[in-house]
Amino acid sequence: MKVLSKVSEYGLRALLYMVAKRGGQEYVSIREMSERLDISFHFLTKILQMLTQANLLISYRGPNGGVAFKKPPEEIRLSEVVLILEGDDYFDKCLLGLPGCGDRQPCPMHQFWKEIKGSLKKEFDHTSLAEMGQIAVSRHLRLVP
Amino acid sequence: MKVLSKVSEYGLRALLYMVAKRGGQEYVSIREMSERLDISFHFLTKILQMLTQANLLISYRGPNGGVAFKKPPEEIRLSEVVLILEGDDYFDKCLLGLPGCGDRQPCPMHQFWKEIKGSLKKEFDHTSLAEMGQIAVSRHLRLVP
DNA sequence: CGGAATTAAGAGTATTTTATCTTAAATTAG
DNA sequence: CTAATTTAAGATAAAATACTCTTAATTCCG
Ligand code: SF4
Ligand code: SF4
Repeated sequence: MKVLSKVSEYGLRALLYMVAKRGGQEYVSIREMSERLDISFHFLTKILQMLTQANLLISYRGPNGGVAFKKPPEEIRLSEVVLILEGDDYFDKCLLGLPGCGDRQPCPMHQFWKEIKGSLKKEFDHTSLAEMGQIAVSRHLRLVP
Repeated sequence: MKVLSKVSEYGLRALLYMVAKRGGQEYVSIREMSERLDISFHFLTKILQMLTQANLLISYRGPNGGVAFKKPPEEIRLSEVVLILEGDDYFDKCLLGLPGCGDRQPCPMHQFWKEIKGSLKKEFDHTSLAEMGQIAVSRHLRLVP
């Protein structure tokens, strides 16, 4: 049950790294993150570019450049990140992959599926990057030595 | 938010077709299903072979052959099908795709994620193919003319 | 028996996702 | 200004997933 693509996984891990590193208000080098998190530099660059173009981050080139949060990570919701990286229809998919999921004459899964999607969305809407960034990082991303 | 691969989607749609067609106790031709459901014949064949090898279906070759349920669809749980087609670790994945999801020192998503996975599993364990097969088919799979 | 219908199995192809390489543009430090 | 550093962007490559083709095996029916 995988709900996020590599793009989102890597993007989130990088964002969490930034949170863990002095709140991400300073520019953090993409190179550094790619090395510490063991993610392909160019791939990560592209992912963070998406977030930059979506106005979630700002970037700066040249020595000591990198990316930084445009607003504090306390105010960035997980859902915001996921919608950017996975597409706007992320929370609006049919369980069986059929087009045109309607509420009229739904199959028995429909209501339940809608609820599952709803609670995921609710939780994603609820959770800020700041919140996420506490333990995850030190625990799983081999950060903070 | 896509939780099932095409393999599962197609597999389930075929199983639901079988349920809708006289309970799936008779052999149903794979060719017929592939045409009615607009799924590649050979691809569907392979998917149903997986289910046959997993002892969920039995198959019969030759004229009037096809596949049939080995036990009544009332007794087949959605989770059973999904575990066969997606792999046994289906309900045991980390949200961020990190290996070794443990309960000790989890990130703030862990508990929530565990609950989401839990309710999906519970619902999948709960739902039989027979239950699913009512409206879905006529409504979405352009069956029942 | 012999031919037609049908699933089984494996090889081969195409598409999508994931990852890398190359070059360009911006910025800074000296 | 120049050289080093760093992100931006696009082309290319590798891997995974999705799909197709070919051949074989089984069964039915005349
Ligand atoms: S009713 Fe069921 S099959 Fe139809 S679109 Fe909704 S979830 Fe999918
Ligand atoms: S604690 Fe969070 S990041 Fe770590 S394995 Fe569990 S869900 Fe994944």
